[in-house]
Amino acid sequence: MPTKELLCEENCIHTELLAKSKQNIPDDDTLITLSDLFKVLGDMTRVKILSALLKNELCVCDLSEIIGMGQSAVSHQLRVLRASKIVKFRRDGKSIFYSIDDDHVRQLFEIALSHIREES
Amino acid sequence: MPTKELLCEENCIHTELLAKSKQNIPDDDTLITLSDLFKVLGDMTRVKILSALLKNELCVCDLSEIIGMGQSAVSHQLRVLRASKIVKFRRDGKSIFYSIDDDHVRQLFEIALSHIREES
DNA sequence: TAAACAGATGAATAAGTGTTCATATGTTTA
DNA sequence: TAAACATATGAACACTTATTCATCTGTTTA
Repeated sequence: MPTKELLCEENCIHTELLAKSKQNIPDDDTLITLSDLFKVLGDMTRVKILSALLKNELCVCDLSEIIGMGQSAVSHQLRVLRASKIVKFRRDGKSIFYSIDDDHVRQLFEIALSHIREES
Repeated sequence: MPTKELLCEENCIHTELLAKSKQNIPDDDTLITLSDLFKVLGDMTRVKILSALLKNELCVCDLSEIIGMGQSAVSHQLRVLRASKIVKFRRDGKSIFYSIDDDHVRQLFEIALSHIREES
């Protein structure tokens, strides 16, 4: 049985490496915004919606059909994507057309796909 | 009160747009792997760990210190990062050093940061 | 070899998230 | 203006996920 705390002691810390790394860490606000953005992309339904929208704009009803999910579910997810400024929308008659509001999304998808494909 | 189902009728579907978009959607396996990758990046603790590791390798104890969390929590998160092939590790004496196993991570971070900064 | 230590891991709990159902909003058209 | 329609939204529920605690594994060193 251990006689001391199980927490890391100071003797295991590599001070120089640690100092360098510490400089590289963004402030908490940035970290939160960054992880929130990835969180939004980290859902299959939303990835599917975005994949569809990368080609051209679509209305909620189209999206509902294309991803095989109820209108409400799609609408809820579009709300999340809207909040992250990833998609924008315009009204045309009764329909509301959604489209990608940011070319970064395309780039993120491409790089992520590269990562996936490199693994055996 | 409506006399019919509330589900989208076929008349609201934009057939041509839909057909084009459908081609652009990857198969389900790819969609799952893609969203899983983003899901791994969609957590502040893991983003913090990766930010630190982008500079140089660090042991679990260093990471625990740098992100201000217990050793167990860090270890659990490293497990997730390992599973996604995002980090690798090597043993050196009693310490285990973790480092980034994929330059795509750096690119993903940079693009995501661009997206964030463009918004007012 | 026994103690000390770095790290991993299972179980438990608390917090977060996605889908569905029911209903509300706002536009169009008869 | 009333019905029909496209979309939005609140509440509820099931499911997932992150952290903590306790314990275990494996390496080093005295």
